[in-house]
Amino acid sequence: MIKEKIDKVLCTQTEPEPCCPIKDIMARFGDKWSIYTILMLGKQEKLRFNELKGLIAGVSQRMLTVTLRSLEEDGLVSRTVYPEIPPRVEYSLTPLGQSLLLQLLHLADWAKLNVDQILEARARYSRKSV
Amino acid sequence: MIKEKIDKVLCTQTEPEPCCPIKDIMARFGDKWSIYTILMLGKQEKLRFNELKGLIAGVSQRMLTVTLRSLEEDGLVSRTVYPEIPPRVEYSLTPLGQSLLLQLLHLADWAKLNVDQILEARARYSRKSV
DNA sequence: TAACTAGGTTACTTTTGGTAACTCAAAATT
DNA sequence: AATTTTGAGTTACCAAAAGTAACCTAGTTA
Repeated sequence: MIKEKIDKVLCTQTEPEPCCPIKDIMARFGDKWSIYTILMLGKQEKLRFNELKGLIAGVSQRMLTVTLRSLEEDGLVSRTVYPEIPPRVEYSLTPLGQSLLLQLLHLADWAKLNVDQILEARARYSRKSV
Repeated sequence: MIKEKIDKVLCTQTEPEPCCPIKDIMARFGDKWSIYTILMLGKQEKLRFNELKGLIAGVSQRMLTVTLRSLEEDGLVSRTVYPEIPPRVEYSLTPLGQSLLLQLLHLADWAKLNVDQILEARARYSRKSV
């Protein structure tokens, strides 16, 4: 049953603290660029900073840096600096990051499958509130 | 192959605009409370506002309202108001929301399975940068 | 000598999220 | 009769996160 599955996977406020680290991990997805960055890193074994920036439409240099550092911190992305001038830095998914990528692809599949329904719902909603 | 799958599911900056709505849908997950709210709504067919607030540790009244409205807008959550005093409002997942829940559970499973690895990676990272 | 390069960082502004107080109208309490 | 309580919010105000633009580095090229 789904309800039990949810209970197994997460924990609720009923427990005091230090509650569940899952919530903490799930917060990884609660930012603007992490998911998309991981999906793009799935496209090639290695990507340089500016290649990645080109693939992720709309991301700023600063936010890409911030996002990549925090993914690196969580062990999802590895960062290799070549001490050259101008610098060369290559990013790639770790095995852990690759395993996450598979899950995120399911999510992206779902989005593609249901995009029309969602856009319709949005249109209905905006008509209703006029 | 995974690389082709990513290309099929998303589109990149190379195309000018109106690019892909998937990116727009995926942005649904790029906020702080949506994923967690949907997971909690999976625990019961119907949940009242304050029940939900009790299940989602740390969410403020305002952010829960904002989050629920935007999920309603996307057709993932339905909202039923009973015209009583004091008011009673019940929230539940739509079929679309339920289908999304299944994907999010995979994500939560992944988080649970890998939480130790991630915490270790974080510890390594913080030692490195000392 | 100046401009270019890749991968950033810094300072500043805007947007998003958090906190606390307030609202509404009827029923329950004093 | 006046006050408090109730659930589901809203409003005003403040803090944190994200966006923008300018700057940095040091070797190579024009």
